[in-house]
Amino acid sequence: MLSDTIHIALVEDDNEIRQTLHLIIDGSAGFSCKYAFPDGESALASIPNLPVDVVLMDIDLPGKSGIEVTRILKQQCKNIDFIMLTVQSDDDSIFESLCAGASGYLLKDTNPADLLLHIKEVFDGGSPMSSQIARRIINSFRIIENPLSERETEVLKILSKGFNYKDVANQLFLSPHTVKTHIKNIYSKLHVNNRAEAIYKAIKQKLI
Amino acid sequence: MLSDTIHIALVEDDNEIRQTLHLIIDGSAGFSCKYAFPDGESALASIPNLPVDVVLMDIDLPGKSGIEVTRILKQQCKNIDFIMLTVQSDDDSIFESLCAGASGYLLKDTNPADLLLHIKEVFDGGSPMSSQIARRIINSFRIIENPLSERETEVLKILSKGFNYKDVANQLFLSPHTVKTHIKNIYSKLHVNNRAEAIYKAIKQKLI
DNA sequence: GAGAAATTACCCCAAACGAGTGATTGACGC
DNA sequence: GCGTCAATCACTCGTTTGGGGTAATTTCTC
Repeated sequence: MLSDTIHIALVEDDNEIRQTLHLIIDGSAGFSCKYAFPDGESALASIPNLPVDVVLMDIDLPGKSGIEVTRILKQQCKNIDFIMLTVQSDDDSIFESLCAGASGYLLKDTNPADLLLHIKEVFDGGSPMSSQIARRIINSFRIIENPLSERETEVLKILSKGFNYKDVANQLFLSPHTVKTHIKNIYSKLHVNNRAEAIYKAIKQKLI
Repeated sequence: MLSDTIHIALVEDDNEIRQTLHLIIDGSAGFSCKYAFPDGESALASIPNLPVDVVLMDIDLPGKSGIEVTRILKQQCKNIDFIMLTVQSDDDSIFESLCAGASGYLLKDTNPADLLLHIKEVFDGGSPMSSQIARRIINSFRIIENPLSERETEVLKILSKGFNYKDVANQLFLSPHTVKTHIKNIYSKLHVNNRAEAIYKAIKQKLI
């Protein structure tokens, strides 16, 4: 932000943990921790106006969960990195957190040296994570079953770009009648009966 | 597959590298490497019928790229893990590979011990990766800007489920004319001129 | 080599859609 | 208090779409 010091804010409801983290971080060279919040509401109110680089956010907050708070804050503060704090490596909530905009996570029993290292790594644009979590994430990219033929997929892709079936026919060197047949088959295979839903389903299932 | 040995196949056009990898892997306890292909086409033809757990795939193959080959094979062979081989850590192609279905990647100058460790880790369901790549991936989850108003988003969501505007009007207790106006505004904000493209864009930009 | 699936092609018709134009109301900001 | 913008409602017109059929050819699969 200003110097080469990383400015950190804490959001953690447990007093002891919050104070411990505060002491560790603020007492380390290159790190500064001037802000700490016991709940999501106060964090939401203040953090957008603070000169902060990284926020350490407890996942299990009273009231709004840390995930929700992260989702809201990240939208306003795109330059802040969020690191989730969690007692155990719970794949589901970590995965959700990352989707909500977090850049990393830390187990609460991480030793101070690793903690600082981890924060630095996130600040430098990384997202250290266990290979199990990484797999979860890349799995969410995957394709399910594709009931559509190659030709049908091709047609649907062009349709999704906003072309009508005459355009599709021209692009694929087909008769518009053929394109219509393909579209009808696509609808029947996807169990939909119009273009909008077909495209919606196809994208959600990563068919196109 | 059968025992606790990990069965590996190689796809790599460089003879020297292919043979070196073959020797290293097949000569190590717990690893078996009985199949090696110099190009994507032969790999595509054979791998679906082979008892293989992990495929090491060169990214830069002659003809079909390793990414394309991976995309095709992964769809047929969901149980096989793919690890991409690359000379340097090129974020873009690694990212694409992971989207195509790869579970990890390896730099070609990785030392033998790390190589085997990495393969084992992928086989055990992990996806070790640098924190830079991990960040790239989770960034692709993010939301961009939302130019749509709440009402418009609401309308678009319903449209994407396949409803026509009369249905939308009923569901939102509006006149169909109003819905039409909203839709027109949505098109103009998204710079599209039909439903298909609107939904496509909205999903790609995570607006709905 | 039989059967299934994919691809191609055509017809009719009613319903839905997109484009154009216009108007009124109520919030919000300066 | 004036402009802007979101939200609401209204009408017309020509085009596109989706549903109903039918059917030939090629390609894949068993």
